[in-house]
Amino acid sequence: MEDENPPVVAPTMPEPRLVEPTALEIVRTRSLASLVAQEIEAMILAGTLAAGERLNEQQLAVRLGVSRGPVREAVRGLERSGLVVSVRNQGSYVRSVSTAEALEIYDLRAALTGLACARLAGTASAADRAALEALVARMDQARRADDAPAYYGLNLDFHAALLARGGGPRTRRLYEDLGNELHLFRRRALVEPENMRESNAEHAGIVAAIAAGDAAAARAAGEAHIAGGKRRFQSTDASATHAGPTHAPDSAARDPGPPPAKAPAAPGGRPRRAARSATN
Amino acid sequence: MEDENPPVVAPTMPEPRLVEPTALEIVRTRSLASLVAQEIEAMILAGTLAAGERLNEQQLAVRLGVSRGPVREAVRGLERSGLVVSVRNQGSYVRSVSTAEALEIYDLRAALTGLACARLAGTASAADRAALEALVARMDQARRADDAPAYYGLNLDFHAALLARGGGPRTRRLYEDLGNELHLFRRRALVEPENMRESNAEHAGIVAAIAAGDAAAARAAGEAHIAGGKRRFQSTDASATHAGPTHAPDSAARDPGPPPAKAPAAPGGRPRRAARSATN
DNA sequence: CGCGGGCAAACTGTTGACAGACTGCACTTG
DNA sequence: CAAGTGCAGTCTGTCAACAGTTTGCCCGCG
Repeated sequence: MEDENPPVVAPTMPEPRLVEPTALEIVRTRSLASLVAQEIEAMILAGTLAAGERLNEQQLAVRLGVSRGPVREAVRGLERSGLVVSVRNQGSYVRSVSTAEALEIYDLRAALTGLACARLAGTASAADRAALEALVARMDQARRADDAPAYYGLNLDFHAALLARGGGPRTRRLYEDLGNELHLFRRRALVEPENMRESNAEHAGIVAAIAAGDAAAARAAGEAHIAGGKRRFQSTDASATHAGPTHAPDSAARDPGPPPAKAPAAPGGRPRRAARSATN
Repeated sequence: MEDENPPVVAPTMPEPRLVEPTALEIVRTRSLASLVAQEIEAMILAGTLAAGERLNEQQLAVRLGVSRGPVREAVRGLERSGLVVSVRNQGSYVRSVSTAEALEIYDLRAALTGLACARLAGTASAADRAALEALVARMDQARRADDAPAYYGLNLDFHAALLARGGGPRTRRLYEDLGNELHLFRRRALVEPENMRESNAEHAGIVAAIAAGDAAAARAAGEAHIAGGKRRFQSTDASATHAGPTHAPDSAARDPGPPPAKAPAAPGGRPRRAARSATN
């Protein structure tokens, strides 16, 4: 989704973006299917396509102004990526992540973050440290101003910077994918005022350990930070077992049925062939 | 790929596979595109499609007896999965993993294995311990018999069992994907006689730590084991920087060109439209 | 009144075909 | 003789159409 955001770690340099992605250049470079995939992914992450909702190829095609071919390819890619699940002759559904899986993803992210922090503790340059410290400072500023959205964005930047500088490209992509899956679970921003202070204190601890060159401490701090997020998430998540279709090729026993169960997919009881007229 | 294998941890029970996947049943359940994807993935992993090789949609289509549509969908999925890279109007190439990336994947696998071991140390049942110990015993047996292939397979089973029992389904799938990517690097089996003893000793250490319920020790042992594999891999890998196309949407600067560089793709100087007549 | 069978609609799966783009080669030209 | 240019071939990207299957509804029957 977030392909063209500033270098992810731009706390100091605005990076004027010399190579502006011309529309024509985009068309020449990216395939239509990849564009469609990007668009659908954005829709899913934005909530336009709710979790568990059915993806109608034809509707998506006309909505995006393309044929069904690219849409199918895009959906297939998203399926492999874990954002949607498909069943033959029935359709594709936006994957609904269960609570158990969300917690598992937290563990995965913790491990990845710890890995990046440990590596960063050994290889961090002065610029790296400065960038991270600047982000922490800006987050602290946002916290004082009680600007939750700003803090949220900076938090994302901080973690992205951690992974970008401490991990390789593969690690970074993996982290982003996991983050997307987690976003899928619930839209609600889980950043609350009283959490910001605790969260940023942990951030500072991570940076301090990295600056000290203590790989073990940095790793522990990074993991503890994500674990804290997991704990906060758990505490705010009253709804218990929310078992939806996890991932098609994985579920050993497919008791509840591949689609969002036999029960009606949409909470509103909307019939299958919903006659959505306009854009939404 | 390996959808219908026995429970991954079948060291004792041959598992007669009661639910035999009837061909008709397969056709009814899995989409043609997923079958094609499975087949192409198998080809890539088996080496039939060499790393860096170009994927001709038409040839693949006729070779698999389907049209180009499913092939395209499959390739798109594999692209998202990281096994192939595609450039518009030029084609898809089997991804060639650079040495740096292979090492990074080792780190990732180490983190994942450590995570699974740590969790397993706290939650392992008697059956889990027995299964793991049985696998270690069988590996020791294979080592004594100097049966490298058997050891190799059992080693895979051991690690799969570790992940299956210690991690959730997401973790398991991730580990498998990373393993596939690693397989992509080079075909050569990196299991050598003198390594088997060391390797299995580490296995035994992991199981012992798990049995003792020491999460930290189990995690350290698991990570050290993968790190040892990484080290062994590094020592046997004389070829230095082997920079191929890493991952299309990731590479920040695309200097060397998206395809396997401007230089001839095939080392043998094979012309682009290779006229491979038969099955290969 | 509940239930099973049958029917129709919609959607997905797949295929074939057409247009555009890139590659490589041969030819012309300075 | 080298470099640039034009051309043909092949392949990918995209689209439109056909067939098979599932789903939901309606009607007849017990």
